[in-house]
Order: sequence, then C-alpha cells, then structure tokens
Amino acid sequence: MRNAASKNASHAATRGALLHAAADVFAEVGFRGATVRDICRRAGANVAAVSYHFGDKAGLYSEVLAEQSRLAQSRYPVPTGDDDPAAQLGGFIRSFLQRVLSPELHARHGRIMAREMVEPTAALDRLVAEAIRPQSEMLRGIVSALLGSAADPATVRLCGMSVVGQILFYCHCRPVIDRLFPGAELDATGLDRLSTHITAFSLAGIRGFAATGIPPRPERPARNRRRAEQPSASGAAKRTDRT
Amino acid sequence: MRNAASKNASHAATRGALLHAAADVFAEVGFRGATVRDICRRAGANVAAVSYHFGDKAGLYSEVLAEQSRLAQSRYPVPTGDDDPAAQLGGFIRSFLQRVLSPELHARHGRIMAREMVEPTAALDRLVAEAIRPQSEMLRGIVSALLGSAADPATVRLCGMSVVGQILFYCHCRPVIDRLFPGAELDATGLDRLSTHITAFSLAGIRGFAATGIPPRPERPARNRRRAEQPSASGAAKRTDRT
DNA sequence: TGACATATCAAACATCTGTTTGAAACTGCC
DNA sequence: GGCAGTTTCAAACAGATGTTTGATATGTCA
Repeated sequence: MRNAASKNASHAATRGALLHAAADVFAEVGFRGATVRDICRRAGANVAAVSYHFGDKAGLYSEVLAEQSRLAQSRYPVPTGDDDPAAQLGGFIRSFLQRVLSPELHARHGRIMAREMVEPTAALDRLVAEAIRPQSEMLRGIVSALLGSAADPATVRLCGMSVVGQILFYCHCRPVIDRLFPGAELDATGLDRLSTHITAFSLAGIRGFAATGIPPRPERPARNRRRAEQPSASGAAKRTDRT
Repeated sequence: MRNAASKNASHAATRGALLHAAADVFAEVGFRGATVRDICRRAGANVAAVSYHFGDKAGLYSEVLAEQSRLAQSRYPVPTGDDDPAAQLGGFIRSFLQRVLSPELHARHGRIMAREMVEPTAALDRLVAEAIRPQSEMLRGIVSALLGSAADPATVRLCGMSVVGQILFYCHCRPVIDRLFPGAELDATGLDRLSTHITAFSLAGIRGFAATGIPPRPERPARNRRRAEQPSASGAAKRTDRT
C-alpha cells in the first residue's frame, strides 16, 4: 500500500487502456450491448482485467461516464465572462454544442450521454449531481437575467428546457437526422452555424416572454382538437387551469 | 391457404398478445434488454411463439414499432385545418407532444421511439420512411409559411429542428428531468402548459428570422472563445466563413 | 368419424455472457 | 538470488439467450 504509487506503471497503463476501449465500445453499442470480452480485446488485456481493475462491468461503466464528463467539461467549459446575458447564453450554447457534437467528443461523450439519458443506469444519479445540475443552474441564471428578475420560475425553467432541447436534439436524434438530410454534416463549420441559429432562435423566444410579464398563454395557439374523443386519462383532463 | 382466414381465431389472439406484451417489454428495457422468454411469459404464450408468428425477435420488434407508430398517429393526428400557419404550428406541436408524452402513449410509443432514435436498429429506415419523413415535410411547410416564401431552405430546416428539439427533449430526457425537477409531472395539465410554451417560444423564435430577410447571423451572439486552444480538428476550424 | 393443416408445447441446442480461480509472470527491494 | 506483493493470464463456471425440434393438441372440412 505504501509503494503502490511507484510500481503501478503497468497498472495505470492497462487501466487507461481499458477506460479508453470501454468508452469506444459503450458509445457504439451501449452498456447492455457491450461485452467485457470485446472491451478487453480492444484494450489488449485479459478478460479478467475488468474485474480486477474496476470490480465489474458496471464499475467500469461508471468510471467511463465520470471520466468522459470531466474530459468534455475541461475541453469546452462554459465561458464565464461578465458579459451581458445574451452573450452568456451564446457562450453556453456554443460550449454545450461543442461538448456533445464536436467530432472529437461526439463519438464518445455525446453518444454515451445520450444513451444514459434515454436508458438510464444506476450511474445517472451521480452524473446528474456532478455534471448536469450545475449546468442547469448556470442556464437558469442566464435565462433569469434575460427574462428579468420578476420572471415566473416556471417560465424560466421552461425556457431553459427549450434551449437545451434544441441543442440535444442534434445529439439524440443524429441517426434520424442523417437519414432525413443526408448531406448536412456537423463539422466545425456546421457547429458554428448551429450555434448561431440556436442562440438567435432562443433569444427571440425568451424575449417573447420577457416582453409580457404574464407567464403562459401568450398567443392562444391553435387548440383545434378534432379527433381523439376518449382520452383515457380524462379525469386529469378536467382540471385544466390549476396555475 | 384458402381457409386461413376462417380458423385463425387463436392465431390472431396469441399474435396480438405477443405484440401487446412485446410493446411493454421493449419500452421498458429496449430491444437488446428484452428477452423473448419474458415477452412470451407476459403474453401467456410458449417460447417458440415468437419464432412461429414473427420469424424472430427482430421481426417482432419491427412489427411492434410499425404498430405503435400507426396507433399513435391515429390517436393524435396532426389537425389539418386551413388555419393560419401559427395555428397550424400550435396544432402540430400539441399533437406531437401528446403522441410522445401523453400518459397513455409515452409508456410505450414514446419510450420505444426514443430508444430507436438514439440506438437505431435495422427497423429505423422503415420508420423514417413511413412516419418521420411525412411529419418532417408537414413541419417544413408550416415553418416555410411562417418565414415567408423567400426564406432560405437551410433556415427553414433549422427552425423546424428547433421546434422538434424542444418537443422531443421532454421525451428523451425524461429520466434526467425527473431527477432535476422531481415535482413536475406531465399529466394532461402539464402537457397543455408545455404545448402553449413551446408554441409561443417557437413562434417568437421563427418570427425573429422572418423579420430580417437575410438567413443566418441575426444577432452577433457571443463569440467569446477563451479556452480550448488545440481543437484537434483544427484543419476544419480554419475555414470558418465559407457561407 | 377420420384425414388434414394449423397452432402450441416442453425440451433441447448451441452460443454467448459476466465473473471467478489458481497458477504464472513481473516488479521492486533486501 | 530470493522474497513478497502486484498484475496478468488461460481456463473454467454458471447462467441466460435466441432459436429449433419433434410431438401433441386443436379445429375444420369431407
């Protein structure tokens, strides 16, 4: 235990190789689809290595998740200048996009995160606490500043989700997008274009709420229901105006 | 082959039970996580039933996907009134939200679709062709009308994605949202609130682009890069102003 | 009723899975 | 060199998985 740090050159090497290979495999086929045999083969390690270094497959996955999150965060941190809120929002969106879509990070971090969000494992709680919630709080502050201090907290939250939703769409629905619009690639140029668009779209959307002080129902938008007679959860549909 | 239609009462019954049970299981644990034994147990059928009725597990999954898509589409179709584009957008958003988030459909259709988009199987191509592309075209028409006939096609596409991204966020990131904001449930009331918000946000966002005729870069939004010196794909980052 | 096609069933098959095991190889230190 | 601790390895284990098989039940029609 004393001299552990001096001699684990090969320890750290195979451990790193495992993390590296595991990130690739988990990104490609998900936690369930990944096999420790495949991971170890790519890492040039024995099958027992996962058990030895990480306890089990789930432990390895959790470690990969945490490491990828840290790596992405340090690679493209949210710029913290004391600019105006609009510039802050632009910086937030740009760094977020780069984290999940830049070619270097999407193949691993982006896809792993997307899978974890849609099909969570036990590791999601740690991820939310360490990475997602801080980001959420940061965005809340930015949107709050844009909306004005008197803004309804629910509106702030909804606007924040509208921003994040636009970003994550390109990460979560990548397979669909590639099929719908085969030409559109997402290299650095495409990311720039995307970042600019989402920022402009979001600023306009948020400012639409900032203009009027009242939170919801700003447009009376198209309530024409014409089918769907028995909504099955009809009891809940009764009380439509709780807020 | 002649009298096949007259005697398959039990045939159709177990086939339906299999589809029913499979939809639940696939929604809960995904295609990979689902086992034909579990599905058959829930359906009250023998293990060999899947092979007999659908060829194999993938055939059953493909059938479930197509059936759920048809069911959701007929349950909450996009209202096709000859209203103004803003109302059309509201109707599109509302029906889309109901399809993927209404309690009756999210448990199956919504979750299955989310998984299929993030982790596609061979069945995705059929899904895109039969269900997703028509929706995409419909939305393109609505957004195009809102932006004006002279709108840049790329801008139309980006705005459409901004709309869909906001919607799907609540479906794809449900596990994260539940952890971030435990109180917020998505019953009929919540869906109403959501639909109203996304419609207003999107209308404001789209109209921000409609005002100016020039497609991109409407706000000069926060380009302050201050970290990330070696972008690894630096060659691509050079040519930042192609358009 | 008896022949026939269809549908279901229990059992088995072959393969793959995560994990363990005990021995072997390697490392640094006396 | 020899020892102790650490790391790697081939092999095996126990269980699960998708699919097949051959027999059996079921219903229909002549």
